[in-house]
Amino acid sequence: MAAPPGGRSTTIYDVAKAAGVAPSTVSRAFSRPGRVNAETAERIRAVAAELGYRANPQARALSTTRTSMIAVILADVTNPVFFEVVRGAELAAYEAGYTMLLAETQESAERERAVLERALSTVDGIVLTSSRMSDSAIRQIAKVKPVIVLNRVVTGVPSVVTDNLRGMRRAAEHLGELGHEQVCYLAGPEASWADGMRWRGLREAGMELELRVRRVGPYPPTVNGGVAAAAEWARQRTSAVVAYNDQMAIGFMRGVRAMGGQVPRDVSVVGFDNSNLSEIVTPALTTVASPLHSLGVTAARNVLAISRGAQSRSTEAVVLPTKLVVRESTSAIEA
Amino acid sequence: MAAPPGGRSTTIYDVAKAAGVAPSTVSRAFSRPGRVNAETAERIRAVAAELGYRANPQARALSTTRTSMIAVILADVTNPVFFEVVRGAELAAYEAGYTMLLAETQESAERERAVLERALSTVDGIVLTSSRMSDSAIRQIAKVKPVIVLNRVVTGVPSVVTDNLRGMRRAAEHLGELGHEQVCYLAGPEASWADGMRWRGLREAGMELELRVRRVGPYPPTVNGGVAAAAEWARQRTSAVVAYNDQMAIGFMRGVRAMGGQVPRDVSVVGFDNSNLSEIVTPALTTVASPLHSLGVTAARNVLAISRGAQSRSTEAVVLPTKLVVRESTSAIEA
DNA sequence: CAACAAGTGGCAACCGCTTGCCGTCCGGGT
DNA sequence: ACCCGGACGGCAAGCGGTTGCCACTTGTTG
Repeated sequence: MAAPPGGRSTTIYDVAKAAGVAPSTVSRAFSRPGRVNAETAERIRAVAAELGYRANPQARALSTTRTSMIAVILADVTNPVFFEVVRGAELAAYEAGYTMLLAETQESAERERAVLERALSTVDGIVLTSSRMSDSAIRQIAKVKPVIVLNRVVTGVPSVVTDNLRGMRRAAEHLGELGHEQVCYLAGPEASWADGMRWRGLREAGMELELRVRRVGPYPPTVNGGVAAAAEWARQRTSAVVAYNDQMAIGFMRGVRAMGGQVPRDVSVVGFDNSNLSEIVTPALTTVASPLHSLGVTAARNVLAISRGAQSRSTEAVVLPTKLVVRESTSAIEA
Repeated sequence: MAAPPGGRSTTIYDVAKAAGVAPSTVSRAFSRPGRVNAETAERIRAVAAELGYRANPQARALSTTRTSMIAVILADVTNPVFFEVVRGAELAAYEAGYTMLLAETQESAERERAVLERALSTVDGIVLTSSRMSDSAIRQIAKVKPVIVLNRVVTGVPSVVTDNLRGMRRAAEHLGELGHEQVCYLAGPEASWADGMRWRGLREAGMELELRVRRVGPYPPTVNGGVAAAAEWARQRTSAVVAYNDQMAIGFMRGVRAMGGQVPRDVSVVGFDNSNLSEIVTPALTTVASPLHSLGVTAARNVLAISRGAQSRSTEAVVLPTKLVVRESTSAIEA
């Protein structure tokens, strides 16, 4: 490839000169298929390749105000729940010719602001996976840029969520079938929309299925949170436990073991999410699988759709189905 | 904040007009501290805040050719080894006022090309965490943009790597101290630079410590790879095993258990990386901890330093120390 | 007291690409 | 032969900052 004059990289001007056409024609040859004569376009493309021309995204963005990037904001990169979400979002972005910008907020509202501030004018859309911000703050942002919230419902802002209700119902049914008559819910962060839904789902299913349901917590949605929950649970045991998420379930099992108990012999435990940890742990965790990957894909696709002007976007939440994955941490109650 | 005239967002021109100064002054007020009178600057900042002015990164990038973004390219977002790396990189980027762009290559060389192609002109620097590309291809890229390679050495391109040699030596010493006299290495991907170093480290340490060392593999660096390795290992058992990474070690343990064996009673196993899985699994995995977080931080910082013109950047690899984390998967050999 | 330097602010030319508008050329309809 | 519309290419005005250079003030200095 010919050396671009100066040290700069090749621009449409260089290509234009080399191909003997106007810069505008080069531009159109790339971004307006059909607008320019096929042969001319072909020649331009050839020259461009020859010169190693690569469009400058900044320049393009400057005039079109579209950057071909979306941002995914999450609280904690190391939280296994997000891996598949991120992967899904990246995949969808990639397929649409977009690039994904990833920012972590470290659970800090201030950092979330800072990060958003920085990304806002850089991207065409934003996926908020675990925002600490208030509904109104989110609505504010959504006014400026397309936003999709994940696993949370903010009126007026499109979102995609897990079907927590059905998921919990399945968990309850499963336990019911195994003969359990009481179940304890290990609550996650109170402020979390998902926690609210999950608890509600379990309680409602419990009513119908004649399962006595109680609740301990809230605890942090971590392994340690689960350990702590185990201690509280121990004061008034139930034969089955459903945790807010897998991490807590794992912590709970650890706690039970530390107290000399055994899962599932002494207590059946069900997690939520089906993160990569759930099958690694011993005993392998029975859990309600969140559609993590689809969550990511759908969120990314929708945010792109909006940014491309899908005005018809309903502001309704898209709810994605869960699936119960039965492993070793649950068993029938001793007769 | 006042509505920006038209639907557009506020620009320096709007601010300039409102503050009664020239656009250039507004620009300098923000990017050339000291260049403009303190009071004027203050007034401008006030007006800007009032109007909700936010600099357009694209426009800035267009003239400065600096985008304040770095790209981190990795093969697999769901590989726990990368979590801390990504987090470290993001942290370093954030602190430096940069934004991180994350792209996954799905282990596909073609996608890696595509992704790089796309990111190349968008970022100020690139961190390559697990490139499939050839050394020369990487050198090629490094000529165009600052690049840091992680856990691989490419002559002429700065890199930051784990001290595999010392790490393996520590693993060997640990096993030696426990009375083991033979150890089997479960090899990871042959093409991997890290695998080569780890194997070499173990072999060399074995020589010195009078440990008989053998090797099975290569296997994919996954849980399943580890399971497969267990089968091969079983044909000629050793009292201890060191795996290329944690995932394989976990798979190996699973394989052993499936064959009716027990860890560490029947065989001690040591992993590598200290990923988040290693303490979740049962028995908790003894492993050589890679400096995952520092790897990410250092890589990001260095790539930024280069992009800021640290010409003195030695092309020597920065090697970061490991640490042996002893858990439950290793034990003294029965006398 | 003139000459000069430092401190400030404005002007205008980019950075590279997009796009509305216009002119030319050409084939076809009448 | 004349007119008209479509296809195609060029012109030039942005998009929103940055920055070299110049001009004007002031304070300083010989």
